[in-house]
Amino acid sequence: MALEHLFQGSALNAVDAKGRVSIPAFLRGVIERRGDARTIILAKHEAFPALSAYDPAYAALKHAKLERLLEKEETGPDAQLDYQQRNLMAFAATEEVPYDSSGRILFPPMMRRKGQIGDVALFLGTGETFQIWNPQLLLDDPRIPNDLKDIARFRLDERGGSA
Amino acid sequence: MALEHLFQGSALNAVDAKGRVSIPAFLRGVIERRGDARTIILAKHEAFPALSAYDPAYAALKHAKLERLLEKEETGPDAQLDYQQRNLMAFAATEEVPYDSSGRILFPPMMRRKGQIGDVALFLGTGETFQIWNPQLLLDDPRIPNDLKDIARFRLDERGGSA
DNA sequence: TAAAATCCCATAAAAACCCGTTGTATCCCG
DNA sequence: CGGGATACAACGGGTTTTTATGGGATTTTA
Repeated sequence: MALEHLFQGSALNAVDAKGRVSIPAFLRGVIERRGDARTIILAKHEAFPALSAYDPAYAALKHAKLERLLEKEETGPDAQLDYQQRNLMAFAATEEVPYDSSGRILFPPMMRRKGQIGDVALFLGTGETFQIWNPQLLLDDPRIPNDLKDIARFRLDERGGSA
Repeated sequence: MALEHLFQGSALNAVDAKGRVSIPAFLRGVIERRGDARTIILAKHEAFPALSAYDPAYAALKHAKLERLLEKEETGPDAQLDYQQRNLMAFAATEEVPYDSSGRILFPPMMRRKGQIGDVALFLGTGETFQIWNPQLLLDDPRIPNDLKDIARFRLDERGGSA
């Protein structure tokens, strides 16, 4: 299940008054090389106070994996319930949003709240998927390596100028 | 048997005095990409106090799957009976309803009662199919993951405002 | 002919679309 | 190598279109 193209790099983009954000061009490049969609799927990250994001091709792959798991396992009531729960989380608890010709999405209010995203969004490539953070929450999280926090600080300086 | 387009996302829509409901646009998009129908098929969900819904293209696929299962398995009396039962559930216990040009269906009274749907309907994408819930029943069900209940609460807040 | 379903229209909010501006990196060419 | 020209990315703002929904009016059907 190797994906050929991987998400990598970081960027800090503004969320404007209408709730729009530019998806960094280097991430869009990966999405469009993986498939022909111009769409991203957003979910709450399972471990961090941030969002997890990926493309439809990755979602389909994830789904196929779930299906195979179901067929293989004995269909006891436990396995059935587990399948139902995973399926709900994978699809009902996510939102698919298209980006326009200029590469922007309209940030869905629910996801924006779940990710506690304010007026700036920090994009971090993580290989198969990427993450979207409120940069301050990343700086405050003790589980995040310092080198990564340095990168976040650099992106903030770059933008903030002297503020 | 991979379906290309998957149902995902959530929405809470009103059921009006006439029993009409808008099928969320993002679900309609999937239905129309899967086939050229403007129709959904409703059934009682096998495990949850909710409705299961899908498009005609998926129904055909499900039927083909059942047939294959019958051919493959030894045709003992158990397998035969199982097939007959599944077949009845898949076709007799369902209702097909078209949606109009504005994307609304007239909720069939029987299904509305089976799903215990009141004046709001919570739509949940689950990949190959989607579900329709009375949001309160979802909140009350111990088998539903908390993160998903959060989403249901968000949808209720979004609509309810302060009420 | 009463009840029910379908059609038609209206509207407010939200989403999508189109335009232009700006800053930055890249290219080109003398 | 320098200086402008070029291309593209990240925005901001206005306009158009789509959605969800309400309420008649008209047609079907039992």
